Amino acid sequence: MTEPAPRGRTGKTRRPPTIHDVAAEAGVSRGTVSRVLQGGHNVSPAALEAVNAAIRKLGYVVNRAARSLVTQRSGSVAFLLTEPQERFFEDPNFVTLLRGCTAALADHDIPLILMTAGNEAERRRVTRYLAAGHADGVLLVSSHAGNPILAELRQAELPVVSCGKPLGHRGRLAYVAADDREGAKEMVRHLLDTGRRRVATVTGPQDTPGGVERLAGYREVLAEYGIPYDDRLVAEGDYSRTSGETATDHLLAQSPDLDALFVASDLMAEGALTALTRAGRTVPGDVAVGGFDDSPAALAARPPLTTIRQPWDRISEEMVRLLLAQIAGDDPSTVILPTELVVRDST
Amino acid sequence: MTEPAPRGRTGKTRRPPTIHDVAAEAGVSRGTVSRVLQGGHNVSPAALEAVNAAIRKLGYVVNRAARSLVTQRSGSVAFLLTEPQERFFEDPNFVTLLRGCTAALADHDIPLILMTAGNEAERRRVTRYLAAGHADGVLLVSSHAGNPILAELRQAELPVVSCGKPLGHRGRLAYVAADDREGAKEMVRHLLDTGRRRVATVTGPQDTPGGVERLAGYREVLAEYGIPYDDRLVAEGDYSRTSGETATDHLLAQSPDLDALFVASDLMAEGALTALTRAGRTVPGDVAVGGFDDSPAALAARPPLTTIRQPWDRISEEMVRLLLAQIAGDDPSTVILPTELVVRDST
DNA sequence: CTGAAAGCGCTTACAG
DNA sequence: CTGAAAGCGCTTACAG
Repeated sequence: MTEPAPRGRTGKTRRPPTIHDVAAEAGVSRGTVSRVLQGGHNVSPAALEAVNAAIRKLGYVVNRAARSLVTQRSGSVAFLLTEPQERFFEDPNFVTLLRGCTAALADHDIPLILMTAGNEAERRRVTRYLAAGHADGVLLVSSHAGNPILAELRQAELPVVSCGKPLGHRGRLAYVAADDREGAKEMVRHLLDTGRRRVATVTGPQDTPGGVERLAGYREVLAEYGIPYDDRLVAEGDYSRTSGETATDHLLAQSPDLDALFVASDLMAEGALTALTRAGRTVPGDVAVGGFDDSPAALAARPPLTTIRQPWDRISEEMVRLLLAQIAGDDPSTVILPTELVVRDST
Repeated sequence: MTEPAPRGRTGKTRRPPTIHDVAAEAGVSRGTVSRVLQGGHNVSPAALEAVNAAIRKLGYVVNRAARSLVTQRSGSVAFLLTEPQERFFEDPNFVTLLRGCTAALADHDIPLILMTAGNEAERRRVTRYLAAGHADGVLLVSSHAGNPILAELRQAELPVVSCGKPLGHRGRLAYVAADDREGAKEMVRHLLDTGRRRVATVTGPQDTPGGVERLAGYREVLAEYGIPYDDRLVAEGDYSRTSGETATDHLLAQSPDLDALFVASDLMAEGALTALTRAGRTVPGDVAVGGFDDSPAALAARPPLTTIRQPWDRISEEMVRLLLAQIAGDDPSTVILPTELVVRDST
């Protein structure tokens, strides 16, 4: 029952207990302790109990570096932003996603390493880091098509799960996405069903899945309702607030008779609101406005925005689940999650 | 000149080159390679050159796990949020800080591990993780006083740098902060100098440094101008948009004659704008509104907010600099950074 | 300036 | 079910 003497006296900082200390305390070999750590298979109940007691008593925590060295796994996961940082850090969706992924990984006791690769130099560093095996997998946030890092990740044979369908990438890549097209259809139907006739749209960039799919949904519903497609009712934004404002100015000039606006993101919809107000149009009186995302911006907007909710909690959970499965050896797979119409005061 | 054969053939994944491979390629010992990695001291120019060439040729990247095992350093830094996640992830300041710290650490090739400790269970896990030495230091974001994790971190003898002065903590703790008091003074002076007479304030929580200091600045300027302090012109918020709205409602009811409002954060100022508009007051016609932070919210607000800019880029740079210095053995130190008045349309 | 060798704290066949 | 032993890829005194 003697306290194990602190090993070594080099300096004031006492080293944390190792598997060796636990083994001594429990009266077993280090191999047995390790087996307990791995799940307790092939360990007698008595040994298991003794080891667990020793772990508790000593406050033992595994040394991940040592484990990594032998397992050739880092035990961590990277959260990688591949666009210029500004964009993403401004976008509330990104923050929501980061929060969800951090929480989901914490449940598995896996640290999240935050990395950005917005320019060439960053990309090189990130690739080096990841190719060296410093993360076991990558949660990828990259909306624009043709990002070269995808190929590099693939070549490093690193498990990757993308948020949103990666455009312009050949080969199988796991991803999780909301059902952009269905969401857009629901919104446009809602606009039409509440009596609007000239429904315009501000799209996202056409090299992003949200940009393409939400526009496709818009067109499909028009066809459904027998309304001819009119490209003077369509303007493209880049998901920023400002671009929503500019695009709306443009639409208003081109088609002053529009009475509804489907905007492909809440942030852009906020910009649209500004442009509409400046032009003297009331919302929803003169123009109904529907957003997309159900981000905090939707609630903060005046009036609060009718929008399409993306299930961010589930998206992050699924991303983590798919990534861990892939790390464990599963094939890459895809999950599409349903969206939901949230009606507020702007329609 | 023969290509080094890939060692082992277990599976299709070829192991990355090790220091051993580099040594063989360069015709030196592993010790010499390691010395080159450590900065090239005590290495002949010829050997240095040969090793560097071999590293380039093989694409060698150091194995951090192996290095950690011997150096007893993780080589990474934790970014720790100790408040309920929702709050921080909503706050644009937090995101700005996270972005800055990620970038500053990347310059040193140090990965940032994102951790949250919003509840008891999370705190326990984080403490275990950190106490086990899985990060060399902590960038701490915790505004409220009396957070127990501070003591735990201290006990683990982990270098810590806090964002903002930690209230209710005895003992030396490094921190970086904007000059809250001076910033507040500058804003209140600006309000007074532009002709306002009844200046109210919405403060931050009084157990946060920003809450306390910005209120102190407000009072000091009042004294400077010989204006008696009137507590019916003071209401407390919690930095959320909603609380700014509620506090402003309250002030308006209590002191309908107020003609200026100093709000201790931009997010709360947005709420104040909403309340003011609802009450039929124009901004800046009837009431001038000054915010604090110069966050994205300030620009997005209608009208765009006059505010006090916190130098987030420098704050994050300094936090990283102080932390790395502390990890290297320096004593904890403190940096206070100047703020700047940004005049827009709300005053 | 350089190499041989010990050791960091784990995991994992391999015998028993 | 268990222990002894090898080995993961580095760094760092220690001799020379």
